[in-house]
Amino acid sequence: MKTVRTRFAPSPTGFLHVGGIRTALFAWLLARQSSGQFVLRFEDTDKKREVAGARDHLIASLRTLGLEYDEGPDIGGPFAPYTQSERLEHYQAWAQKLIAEGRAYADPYSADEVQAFRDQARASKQPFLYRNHRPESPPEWDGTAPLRFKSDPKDYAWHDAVMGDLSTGPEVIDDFILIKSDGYPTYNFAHIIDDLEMEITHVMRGQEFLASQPNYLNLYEALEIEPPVLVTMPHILAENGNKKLSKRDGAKDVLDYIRDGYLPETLVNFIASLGWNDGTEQELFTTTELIEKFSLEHVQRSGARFDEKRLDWMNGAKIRELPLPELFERSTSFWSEAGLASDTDYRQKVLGLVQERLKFFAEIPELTEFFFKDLPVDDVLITGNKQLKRYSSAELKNWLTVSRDRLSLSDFTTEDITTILNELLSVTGQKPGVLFSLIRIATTQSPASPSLAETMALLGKDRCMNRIDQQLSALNT
RNA sequence: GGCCUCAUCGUCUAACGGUUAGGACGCCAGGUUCUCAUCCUGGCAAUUGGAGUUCGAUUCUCCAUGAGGUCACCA
Repeated sequence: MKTVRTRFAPSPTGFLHVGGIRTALFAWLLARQSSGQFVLRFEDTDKKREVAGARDHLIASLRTLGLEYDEGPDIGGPFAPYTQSERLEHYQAWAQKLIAEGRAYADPYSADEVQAFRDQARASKQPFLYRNHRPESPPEWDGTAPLRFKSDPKDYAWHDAVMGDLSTGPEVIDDFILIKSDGYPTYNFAHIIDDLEMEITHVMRGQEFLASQPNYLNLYEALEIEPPVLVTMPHILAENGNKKLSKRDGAKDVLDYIRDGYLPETLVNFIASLGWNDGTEQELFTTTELIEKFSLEHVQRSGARFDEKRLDWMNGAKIRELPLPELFERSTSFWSEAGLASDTDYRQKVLGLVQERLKFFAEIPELTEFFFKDLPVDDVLITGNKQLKRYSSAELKNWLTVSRDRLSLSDFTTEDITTILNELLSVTGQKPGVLFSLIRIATTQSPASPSLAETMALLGKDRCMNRIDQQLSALNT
């Protein structure tokens, strides 16, 4: 069997969203699981649509997610160059072959004339077929007019690794453009030549190409080449509505998720699970497991919707699985200024306390603020607390004073604080919901925190006592 | 409009003719002597509709409906 060679072939027209990444991911998984090669190729034949910086951005996106390619525009390879605009002579050569065989001809019409044909078809509610207007004796092609494929309309029945057995009639076959009047090939032509020359074995792409597949089959025949394995992926749908996920509808750049502190392995797992499963009830996969278990047979034929809630859950689950030192290492760029100014060891301990409540790293500053700076006393925390609001300031002050006195004798280990807090419950005769809430608010000025004893132990005695004093004076008024 | 594809809880999905239609996310309720979270337990919730084939259809066939794609000198 031939070595599996897959490719990801984006056009440098913008960032990569989850839909694009999934095509890349599945191609990458297929190559990796069979020790094949994964190729990156830039399809830059439409210079009008090209966006500056898009190439670097695309490369950064793949690298960040760990989708390393074996051959590509920036690293070369045996079939270089991997950028279509640098391969024009290849398309020219194959075009000449088609012309010589009478399978390609110059388009004699102006753009306006073709548009008129199109409008006419549309007006009579017919699909537009250029070949209905195929010129009888087209002029010789001099490169200034578009070069069209002279198709051979017929039935097709073929197999798609995901979509199964497909078939169409001759009415979908048309004389599409091979080379535009600007000298660049169209995608329809260029990708076939490149996939052939680069020895690509599996062509994976989105469902939007399904309708043109019969035309590609017709061209393969004219070129007398064996088509690769065809793999058509369903679309990923936007969160609301049924439209395919697109940049216009607010699809996010995958790097935005990284910037928000989602782990690359979460994105990989999540995107893989959109339209693929291994047939078991497993939900969380390491990337290694994905490579091992991925199979085209288990790819869905229907579109899947992107659900950020599920993404949050998955990322939280993966964050919890990470050993603390690694988690710390990977979250370094997400701390607040005050956090970064603090002692490394202390910061890591703080992270340990919030690890289980973190969904993505961008939440770190908000969740950890009170560990690094003294927040001003906020009366609303008490007046708005359903446990505390019914008590008078005097009562609260009394309990807090008792607590302060007792805590001042503590060595402030977690164990000792726990013991003392429990003692204080009986001393004050209060439920934990009341007393602990009071002490939590006094020591953190936050509505929520990790467990009280651990939080206080980490904050340290001086800080806690000072903060309790501050709260006490605020309760005076 | 022609052609193509798709169709299970709100969402991601399992069940390759026989299950009380399973799991996960989310949501709700309870538990873990405190909040938030974690963890645990329980609950709500689906086979688009109609014919057919079959002893038996989520599963096979046909029709309808709905959704998506495509009909570019864009990919």
